[in-house]
This record gives sequence, C-alpha cells and structure tokens, in this order.
Amino acid sequence: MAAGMDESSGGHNGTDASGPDVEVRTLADLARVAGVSAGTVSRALAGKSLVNAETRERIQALARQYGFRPNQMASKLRSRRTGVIGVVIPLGHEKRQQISDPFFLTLLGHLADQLTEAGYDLMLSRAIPDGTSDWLERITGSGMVDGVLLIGQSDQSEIIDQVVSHYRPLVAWGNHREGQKHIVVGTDNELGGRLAAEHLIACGARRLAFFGDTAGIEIAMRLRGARAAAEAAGLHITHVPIKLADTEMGPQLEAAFAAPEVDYDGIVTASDLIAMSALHVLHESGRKIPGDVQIVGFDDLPLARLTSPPLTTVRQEIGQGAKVMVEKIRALIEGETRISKVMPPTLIARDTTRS
Amino acid sequence: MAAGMDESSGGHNGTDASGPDVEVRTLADLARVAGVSAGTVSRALAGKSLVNAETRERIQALARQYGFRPNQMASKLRSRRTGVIGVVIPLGHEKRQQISDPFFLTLLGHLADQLTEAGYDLMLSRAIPDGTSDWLERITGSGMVDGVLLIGQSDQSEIIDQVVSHYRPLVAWGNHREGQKHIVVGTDNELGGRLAAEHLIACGARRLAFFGDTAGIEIAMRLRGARAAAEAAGLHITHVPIKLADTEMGPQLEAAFAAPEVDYDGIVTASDLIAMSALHVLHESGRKIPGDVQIVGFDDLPLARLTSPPLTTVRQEIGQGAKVMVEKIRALIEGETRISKVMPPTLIARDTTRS
DNA sequence: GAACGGGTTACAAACGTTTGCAGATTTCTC
DNA sequence: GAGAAATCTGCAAACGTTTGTAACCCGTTC
Repeated sequence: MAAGMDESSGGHNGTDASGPDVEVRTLADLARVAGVSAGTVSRALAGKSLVNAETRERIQALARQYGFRPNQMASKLRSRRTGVIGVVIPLGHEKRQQISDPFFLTLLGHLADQLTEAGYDLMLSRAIPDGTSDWLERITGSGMVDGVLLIGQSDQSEIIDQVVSHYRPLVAWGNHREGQKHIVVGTDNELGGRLAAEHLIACGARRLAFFGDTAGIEIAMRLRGARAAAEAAGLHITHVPIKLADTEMGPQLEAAFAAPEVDYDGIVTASDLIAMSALHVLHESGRKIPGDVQIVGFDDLPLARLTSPPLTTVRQEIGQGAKVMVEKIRALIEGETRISKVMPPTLIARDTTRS
Repeated sequence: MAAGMDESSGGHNGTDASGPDVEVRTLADLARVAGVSAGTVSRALAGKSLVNAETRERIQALARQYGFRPNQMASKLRSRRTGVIGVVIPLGHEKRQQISDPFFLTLLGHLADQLTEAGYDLMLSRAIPDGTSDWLERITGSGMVDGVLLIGQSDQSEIIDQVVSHYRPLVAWGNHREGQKHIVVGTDNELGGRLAAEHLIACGARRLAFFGDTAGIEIAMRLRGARAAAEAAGLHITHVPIKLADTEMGPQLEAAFAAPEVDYDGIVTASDLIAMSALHVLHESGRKIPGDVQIVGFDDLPLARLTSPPLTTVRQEIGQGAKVMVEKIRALIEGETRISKVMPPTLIARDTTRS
C-alpha cells in the first residue's frame, strides 16, 4: 500500500464532511473542503497569481491545517519536471562495493549542499559499468531525473560521450580531454602531478616514485605530469600502482617499501588517502619524514592538515567544483550551452616535504 | 529483426513505418511496433509470467533495440510504490552547511551500498530542523519515498516520534531512549563512553577530560558513561564542549590545552575526528602521546588506524548498522513490526593509550 | 442597454503507467 | 467431440496532478 498509511484511523467519525478530521489526501479532497475546484487548489498551492489572493491564502491555510501535501509523483508526471538531479558514482575499476576514497564522499557532501540550495533533490546511485551504456542510461532514460551529475568518469569516457549525444543535461567531475563531447568540471591533473614532482625535486628528492593506480584517467594524467617534471630534471620516476581499496592498500604499500632495492626519497601520491597510508607504513618502519622520505598528497582533504607531520599536498578546489557543476547542470537543463571547466590546482606546502 | 506483423501504422508515412527510427517513447508506441496492446507490453517488460514467454522476449528485445524505458514517474504514480528510500541528514545544532563529520558520510556510503543491493534508490536530503516537524514531513508526506532513514536524530527525538505516529516506515540511526516511539539502530553510547574512560583509567590516566559538544543526545550519553566510569574510580572528568565544525574545532582545542591550570593526562573524545584534531594540536605543542597524554577516539573510522600513533578508539559497527537499518526499513515497508537495536561498541586498543 | 474586458474560477484533457476483468484462444479430460 | 480448464491478450479504468480553454461575474464604456 501507499507508504506507511494504514487506514487505522477509522476511530474518528467520518460523518461530518467538513469536520476537522476528514481524510484529505488529494487535491480533490481539499477542493471539496474549500468549496472550490481541484484546479484552483493546485494553482493556489503553487502560489500562482491567477487565483484571488484571499482564496489562495485560505486554501494554503487549509492545506496546513489538514497536513496536506500534493503527491509528487503525480505532479512530476504531469509537469514533466522532476526537480531531482541524479548523482551517480561509477564504481569502475574499483571492484569493491564500498566507496573508499573520502574525496568522493566529500564532493558528494558539497553537491548535496549546492543542490539543496538550488532547490533540487538529490538521487544517489552507485553504478557498476558493464561494458555497455546501460548503467548510465538506466538513470538518464528513466524520466526520474532532470539531469545527471557524474562523480568521476572512471574509464567510461567514450560511453558517456555516446549517452550525451541524446541526453544533454549531464556534467561529470573528472579530467577534461580534448575532443570530449560531455561537459567536465575538474582539476588540471597533469599540472597537479607536475607541481607535486617539481616541489619534491626542488626540496632535494632524487629517487622518485608515483603511488597510484592509473586505471582512472585522472590518476594517469597526474602520473604524466609528475613524469614530465622528473624528465625535465633528468630524473626517473617509478610508477607503483597502489589500489585504493581498504584491504589492498596496506599490504601493497608494505610490499612497495619492503623491496630491498628500492629506496625512494620522494613520493608523489595519487590521493591524500594513499599519502596517509604511506605515512603510516613509513612511520612503522622507522623512517623519518621528511628527513628520509618526502611525500606529497593530492586533494587537500580537511584531514590533510591533521596528519603528523601535516601533509604537503596538491589542493583541488572541491567546494568550488561542486558549485560549478551545479551551475552548469542548471544551465543545461534550461537549454543553454556550456563548456567544460578545468581548474588549476595549487600546491600546499606543509611538513612532509623540506620546503 | 522481423517485427513481422506491422502494416498498419497509418500515422506516419506508410512506407517505412516499421523502420528503426520511429520514436518510441511510451508503452503505447512500443505496443504499436510490436503489434500488441500497451498492457501486454507493460507485463512483458515487468517479466510477468502472464504473457507468453516468446512474445515476452520479443517485446523485451524490441525495447532494447529502441532503447525504450518505461517512465518511472508514471509507473510510480500508478503502482503507488516508488522504490526510493529517503535518507535525511538533520543538520541540527550544527549550523554549518557542510556535513563535517566523516562518520555520517561513511554511514551514508554503507547505506548506499545496502540500498542498492536491496533494489532501492536513495534520495538524499539535508534538513534543517526548524522547531516544527515540517522538515521531516516534507519528505514523508510527499509520496516521493517508500520509507525514510534518518542519519542521526540530532535533538529532534520528540518530533520524530510525532511523525512516526502517522508515518510508520522510518528508521533512525542514533541513541535509543526508553519510551521512544520510533525505531532506532545505534550504538550503546553510554557503554562506549564507559569503556573509553575505564580503559584510560586502567592505563593510568587520572586527570580526565571529555571532549565533545553534548547537544546531540549520542554525545551526551557518551559523556554520561565516561563520567560514570570516572566516578566509580573516584575521579573527576572535565567536560570540554568541542564543536565539530571545521573552523571552530582547531581554535577550541588550542584554547582547551592552553589554559595553564589544565593538565589532562587522559582524554575521551566524542569522535575520531576530534581525537585526530587533538592529536595534531598536542603534537604541535610538543606533548608526547601516549607518554604525556593518552587519548581515546570514538567511531573507529578507517582512518583511525592511520594516525600516528594509531588511535585507540571505541568502535561502532557502522557497516553492520547500515545493514540492520536497511533490513528494518524493508520490513516496515512490508507492514511488519520491528523494534530498535542497540549494538555494543568495542574498545580497539591501539597506541594512543599505554595498554 | 449592449458590448467589452479584467479578474477569477470551473471543466476536462492530458501525463504514461499498472492491473482487474473479461474475452479469445488453445489444451485437456472423459 | 463437447465442455471445462488453462493460458494468453485486450480493454479501460485508475493513479493525483497541472494547465489550456471556456465560462462567469462585475464594473465600464460608448
């Protein structure tokens, strides 16, 4: 039955039609109570100016009194506007269920704020890309949302492009690529990687490593930037593909440091989370930071300043990013055109590098 | 291919009426293409056994081919079932917009997983309690969701009770209170507080403090438990109301430690986040942990094991909690009855205490 | 005094599904 | 081979709104 209604309220006397306890569940019910037509009630509650101000207020008062709220499904069906934005997190290459990177959750939090402020509801979906575009079109094609926000593109850029060719209101967070059809808001990841590596080199690091799995294009670009910086300085940078999944990261990091031949003195990480884990493993093994090893994170999560020593990191403007994403999706829904936005990251020097 | 029986379709030009590019947007459209009635298409796509297996598959194939998906709004309106669970985060006493405690986001992540698995969509709402029950009834009364999950009760227990009297499918995360009408899943916070304080005392701490703002009932219960443990040992515990908001926490902590007369050697914190911040401030001021000061966190976030030293903390079973919440909301939707569940916390001894 | 027009309201047709019921077949049963 | 049972399909009525259009009421205007 309808959510949570049981008709238990039979105890009341239903005889008195205008009594305070008639069940008013629909516009028609309220219309009867108010002595007007359903259409008028609809307009009154919507605050339209077509109805006499006095009756409008009378009807609104009645609605409050009876605790009546228009059924959203009916409203949305009829008006062909849902007021809902779908936010989908492609689980991509990370097979694990749980969303492990706090970065995405933080972005989600900001998106929730911005959307609420803009008067939209937020429908959250995890999605597991399956080779087809079905995981996305299930959302876009359902008539359930006015637009879609993608938190990360994973490795699905082509598929997203394909969907966008017939579904316009879609904005993704991630790395912008030349020739991409869909609109992306994100950080200049290559620049970020470069900043990180340059900083390490400037701080005296020579045996460099990049920690992160490059299945996602964002990470791949960060590696590319770091590598470019290294090469410009005549150095080599070792790529160590650390996975983000909780269970894998620790052992992988330990293995990375255990190998007797490796002796990194400067590490660029693909995320603050990896950096924090690395910090932990290094502490355990007794290495001094930044004395023996220097580390740079990526994201500048609120937590980055709380590590010990506080984490040097590449900052992504995530609050700003959420704001821009919402601004763009709204414009697209209105039928306007928009282009991608790539935001420059900044290096925040704290104490895991010798400034 | 071979839709076969379709020479009718007088609407468009008759020549290629069965071509692949007729717009099929509704059940009726697809029905025309398939040469059956809309009702049959509906049943076929729903996989009902009433339709012949062969036609069912033919129709499903056509649906795939034309990329047709039934409009959810219409479906939900008609079937009076939305397949959506509302997850609302009452912002409560924390005036700040951004959801600051990673605990809630983590719980949200787990809920997303569980709900997806159970075939539900998740509609996320921030809500700012306003003295009335409107913030909640806006969600429950809209016909938009089949049930509501509350992430934290804030200080709204009475209002929630009031809503539950006419809207049954609602489950909250938080502290259970005697006589409460609504169903709660949560940790035994008083026990948690007690475990933390007892552990500190057993580790030799004598000058105790509790860090946390007790506006939320969960925190208040943790304080009560800690205080009980202290009193049982003949000790006093000082309550320092640290707020969770990003901007306030740092300064408040510094102030807490700066006062010359205070010299805590054992701190129970209301959350891992506060503990991590405190750790940071203590490091800054040169104090040794656990040598000079011992600290116990609360939550056991994944990050707790990454601090240095790794954080001793009181573990809440948050994944398990999410699972239980979803199980209960499903049962309630089915019309069954359920009761609250309070889960015992466990103390995870790491290295911010001298075990 | 009829035509007019602004301001309100009622009417009824969508919106795109799902589903009870009744036909229309086909298959069994004896 | 007739009647009953079983299987499948079509019809049409909801679900509860929104919104274009027509109708009505009054006070003006010519």
